[in-house]
Amino acid sequence: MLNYSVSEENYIKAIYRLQEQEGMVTTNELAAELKTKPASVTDMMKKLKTKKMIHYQPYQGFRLTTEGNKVALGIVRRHRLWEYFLAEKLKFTWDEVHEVAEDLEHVTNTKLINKLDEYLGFPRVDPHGDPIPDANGKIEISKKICLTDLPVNQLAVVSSVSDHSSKILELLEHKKIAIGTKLEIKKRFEFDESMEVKIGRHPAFTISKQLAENIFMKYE
Amino acid sequence: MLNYSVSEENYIKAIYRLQEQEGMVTTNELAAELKTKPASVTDMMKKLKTKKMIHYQPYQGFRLTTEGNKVALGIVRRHRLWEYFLAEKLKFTWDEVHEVAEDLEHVTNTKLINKLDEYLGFPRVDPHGDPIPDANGKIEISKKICLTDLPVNQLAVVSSVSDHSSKILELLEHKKIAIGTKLEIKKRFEFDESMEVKIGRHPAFTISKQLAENIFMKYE
DNA sequence: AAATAAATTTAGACAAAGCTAAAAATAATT
DNA sequence: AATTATTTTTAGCTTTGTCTAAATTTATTT
Ligand SMILES: [Mn+2]
Ligand SMILES: [Mn+2]
Ligand SMILES: [Mn+2]
Ligand SMILES: [Mn+2]
Repeated sequence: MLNYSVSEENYIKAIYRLQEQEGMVTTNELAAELKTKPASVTDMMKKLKTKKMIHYQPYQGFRLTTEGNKVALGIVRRHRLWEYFLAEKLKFTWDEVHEVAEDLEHVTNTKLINKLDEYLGFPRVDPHGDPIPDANGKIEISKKICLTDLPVNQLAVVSSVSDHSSKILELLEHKKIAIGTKLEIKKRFEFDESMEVKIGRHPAFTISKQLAENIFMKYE
Repeated sequence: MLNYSVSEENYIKAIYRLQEQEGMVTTNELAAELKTKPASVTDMMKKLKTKKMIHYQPYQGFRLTTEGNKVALGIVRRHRLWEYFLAEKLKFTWDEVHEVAEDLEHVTNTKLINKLDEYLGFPRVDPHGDPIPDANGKIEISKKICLTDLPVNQLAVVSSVSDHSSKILELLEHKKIAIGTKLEIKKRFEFDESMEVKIGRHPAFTISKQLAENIFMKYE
């Protein structure tokens, strides 16, 4: 596997993330994601195409090649392992890990990452519940369902949270919801799409639509 | 404190290291240390001068300013803390830590480094015995004496080893010498400047001049 | 089907960091 | 003191990654 610059890696990872939602990624989308300008994106897309990281025809958008996907998974692996390290070992809070991991992910020493993985006990998910690819680039894609779509009285486990800010963390901590928490919806209200949620035998409490949209569940 | 590029940091750290021996650093010396060309060094010296990192008059060599020294100590702190982490937690061998730390040292998040320091238990020296500056940039300069200069029958402790290669490590492990080992010289031979060394009550053994030159001692 | 709007690419500049080759300054020899 | 050698700097080019403004292509309206 060749070597990629920090900039190339950031582009590749961003394409990977945008691709998870829609199939094809557009110039403007990627520019927004990376807080850069569309012209810069076009330049980089030409380079990534010659390096066979992406499929790209002018004006047609782009997506990662098989090789590009492998590279992206490597970056995601490093990013999430470091996030786990920061949260678990250094006691960083949820909202602080991402920024630091954004830099650490670019240290591309395979032995370092594999030993770190081992040291951490081969964690399966990062502090936000996102899966960590293994040394071979294999990633667990578990079918997760948004809390807004969970049927009433259906017990499920919180598997990930898509917003990574301190603001959502504050709210989640207050409501005692974390990755791994088992809960069920007791009632939905049409007026504001809020819901009554129950954790174990504790009294039910309310969750807003905005909060529920960011919580993803898994059946046990 | 401002922000410096990876390249600027590597130059600053290299000047710091060369400065430890002689007072003034020259263009050619620095170029050799960084495996770059003298012309590139001159370019960077101009930049570091405008940033007030170094004192520099054309043709006169350069040395770090007080501010430059502070920045250098920050880089050295990060480098050595990561070396300690790699050796202690990830079980990297002696000769592997430097290369990886060379990259990790450029992640300049203060909270990361201070939390890492705490997590590691505020280690005082890195795996080669070199002192780790604290969060305020204070570094323990202990008077160390080369094993070639240690008086006969004078008990002392191995405090650092200047060569960081796997070859010297192999030899040191074979002779059961490590940072912290207490030993004394029983006899010196003028012919090849080799010496008989004794650790505790174990039988004495021989150390070559070349090996002794790389071992530095401290009195307890 | 034109006309207009939006998205994308191209053209041309710029800063950072490196290089080679030539010029200038300093150091070492005769 | 003059010559030669060494060191250092300057000049000019290259690559990477970014930007703005203009041109082009594609999409959307009228
Ligand atoms: Mn990044
Ligand atoms: Mn994450
Ligand atoms: Mn470095
Ligand atoms: Mn070291």
